[in-house]
Amino acid sequence: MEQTQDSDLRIDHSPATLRQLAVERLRQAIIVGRFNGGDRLVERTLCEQLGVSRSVVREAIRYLEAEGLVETLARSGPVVARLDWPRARQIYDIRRLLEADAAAACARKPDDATKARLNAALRDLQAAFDAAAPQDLYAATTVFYEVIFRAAGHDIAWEIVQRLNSRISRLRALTLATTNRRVSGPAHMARIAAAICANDAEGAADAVRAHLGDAAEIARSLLEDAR
Amino acid sequence: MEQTQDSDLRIDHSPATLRQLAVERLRQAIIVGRFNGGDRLVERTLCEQLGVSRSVVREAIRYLEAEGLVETLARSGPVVARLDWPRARQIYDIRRLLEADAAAACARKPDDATKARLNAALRDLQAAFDAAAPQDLYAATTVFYEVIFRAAGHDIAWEIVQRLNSRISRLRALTLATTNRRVSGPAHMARIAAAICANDAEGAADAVRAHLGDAAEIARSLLEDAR
DNA sequence: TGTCGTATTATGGTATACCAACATACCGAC
DNA sequence: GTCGGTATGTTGGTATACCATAATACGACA
Repeated sequence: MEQTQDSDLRIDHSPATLRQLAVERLRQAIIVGRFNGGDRLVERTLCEQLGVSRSVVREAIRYLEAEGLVETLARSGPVVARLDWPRARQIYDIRRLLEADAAAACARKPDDATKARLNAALRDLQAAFDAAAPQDLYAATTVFYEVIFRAAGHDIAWEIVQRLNSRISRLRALTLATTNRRVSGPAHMARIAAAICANDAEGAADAVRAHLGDAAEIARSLLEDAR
Repeated sequence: MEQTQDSDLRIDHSPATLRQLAVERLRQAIIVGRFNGGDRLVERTLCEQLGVSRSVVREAIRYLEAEGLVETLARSGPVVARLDWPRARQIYDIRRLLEADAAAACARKPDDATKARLNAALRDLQAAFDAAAPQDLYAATTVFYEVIFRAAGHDIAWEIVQRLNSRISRLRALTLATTNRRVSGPAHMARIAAAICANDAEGAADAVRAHLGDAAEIARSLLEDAR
């Protein structure tokens, strides 16, 4: 989609290095839940699973380690980072700050293209919700927020939020599923979008906070039950 | 100091791997300004400078890349990340959110040990200021904030702030130096500490915001002048 | 004289070889 | 039977060798 917007004559040249692919694959594997918290990431096993050499695997692991998705135990190697409620709670708190701020900033500068993109994202969200397609719902939610952060010019905050999100990905998937049942999932998002389109910064921030407060509450109950 | 608090019979075993040392050295080199933004980080050169093999250097670079301190250009290798004002501004914005929130949280739960540590950090800060020792001032400021974040239980936010700080380290050093001349450097910190000790969450947050607003303003003028 | 092509070199990407340390299991002695 | 020691295998840490590519410089031809 939107092939024409920015892609001049540029030859793609796809410099996708093996390492980048490996990072992506591993990150996805962790996010999707193929590896669970605490699982050991044995290098040589990953080598044959990914079909690359140890150098590639190791550098990928270093990257994910800095991201917080993997932690390396002394003399025992990398494991998938565990997530307990105290840490998850901190992540939700930070998200609340950053996302509310981004939404407010976005609401302050009206921009028709942004509004259009926001509503498009909302439609996709609703469609995924109606189709009961969790994977799509997850993706659509991400797009929705990305529109907000980009429009606000908060690139760095968006990077941080994405990184945090991948750390709570499983929780997030569960939360999205649960939210569907309790309150209409996209209803929250619609409220956020409406406030932004109305240039209501405070309203947008409040809507985000409400949404995340709910999500955090669900996450808490999930995590504490699990324990 | 405080040998007895937690160090049972545990053998230290210093698992400091070469990689961790390399990361630390490189990060410091970048922070201190030994490498400037845009400088190429030629792997083989770093190898002989650090006295380690390429594997170590490369993994260290991957880590710093994920931290945002280094970026790897396609087919040209890693360079030290450049910092322009739009990005620096975002970093100051995020710091304002996180630090104000941490200070408020810290102020909400009174804790004598924290207050003592805060005042100790303040003394060090004042001492470094009086001695006109920029390096010490920088370190003392870091300690001051660390006390706040730890007391608030905001470990993850602290990690993020540290990472952001290393990306604007040169700015920060300049800013601290400049702040000294304009308004008394530690005066801001003292106001923050006072509000926390008085359990005044809003006051603490306001004080932090004021401080960072000032710092950002100085940083902006520095960056735009430089251009 | 300018432009195109080729050769050389430097650099990053990838793979692999080697080593040290930890864990485990087995065996012997008390 | 239990405790201790030794041997072996697995794993991560480190170093190095090899390859592909991109930049640069030099030379030839128009």
